[in-house]
Amino acid sequence: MGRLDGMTAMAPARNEPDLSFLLDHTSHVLRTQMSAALAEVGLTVRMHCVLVHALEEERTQIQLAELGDMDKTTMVVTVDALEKSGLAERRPSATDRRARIIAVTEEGARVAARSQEIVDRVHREALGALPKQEREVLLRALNRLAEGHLAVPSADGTARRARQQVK
Amino acid sequence: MGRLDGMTAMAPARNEPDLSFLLDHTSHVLRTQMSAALAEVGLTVRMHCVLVHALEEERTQIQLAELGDMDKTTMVVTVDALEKSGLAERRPSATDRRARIIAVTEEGARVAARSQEIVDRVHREALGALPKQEREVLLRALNRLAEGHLAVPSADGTARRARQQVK
DNA sequence: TATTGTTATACTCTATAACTATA
DNA sequence: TATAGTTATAGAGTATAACAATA
Repeated sequence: MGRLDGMTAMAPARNEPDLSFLLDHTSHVLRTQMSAALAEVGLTVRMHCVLVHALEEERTQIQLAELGDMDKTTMVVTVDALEKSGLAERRPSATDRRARIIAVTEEGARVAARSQEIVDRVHREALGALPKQEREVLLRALNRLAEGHLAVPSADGTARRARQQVK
Repeated sequence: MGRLDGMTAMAPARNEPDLSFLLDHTSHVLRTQMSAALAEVGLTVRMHCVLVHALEEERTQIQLAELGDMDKTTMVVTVDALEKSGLAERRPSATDRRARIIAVTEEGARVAARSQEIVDRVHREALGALPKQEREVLLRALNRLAEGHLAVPSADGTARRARQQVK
């Protein structure tokens, strides 16, 4: 699952708070824990995300892709995996014959209930390592950042070069 | 610079604190801001990381790779870039003729001073969006997590399959 | 025999392009 | 003309393997 790559110690040996390292490290490690925990029920993070959103209401692949911040081509692969596992099915939309509704199977609903418990448990275990008051302030502060100064990604430095024509 | 991919709303619509989303989102956005800011002085995050560590004392590529949590092959590419920009040079180690010391040039030291200011500024701007007390608790809590429950990555679910023989 | 640094390359991931079928 | 979903594939990133020089 890769490395942190350079974010380790952006502010080394100077006793400056290294927010980059802290956020990258904790999110990276939490993600490995989440992936490992969800693997126990045969899900990836993406599959869990799609299952849960598809259970809420009738949604098309594009709608699910937007909710999970995935590309529509990534969604194809994810739905393929869910279908192969028998957890969801593609059904034609009643109102738009181009679109497919992702219908969660009974088995899919059972797995989703378990996977949601797993997600909550992993989060609880992480937060449980903190004093209650510290935990609440942490969540409030992260929410404030996520909604404010760290709401939207900066213009993409890694912008792709103009793509070569395929044919 | 990619997406968050499924981490968006691990705990949707349930008013559960979604630590995965918060950490992934904030670290992702901060990273885009950092990359964009460092691009102003022609550096990547990795180049900055290597420069700063190489300035502290005489270090070989392998030592710098470990400090920055990079693969040694990634370090080759990073040092190539630093050399091409005239910011660092490979020098033979006096004690081990296999190893190369990464020596920062004068220009490299100037750039590193500026890039460190940029890193600190980006961090200050992010943290500045928070009330002072909240900021301090956030850093304390993240440190506690990074040193405790979220210290080391979980066994890698994405383990590579056995590699095919090359020749 | 082990390690440093290098090159070459295989693997994974993601996104772009192009296509089909609808709208 | 535009959009939903699909397929194919380009491109970037990263890690593995093999190698030369040296320990």
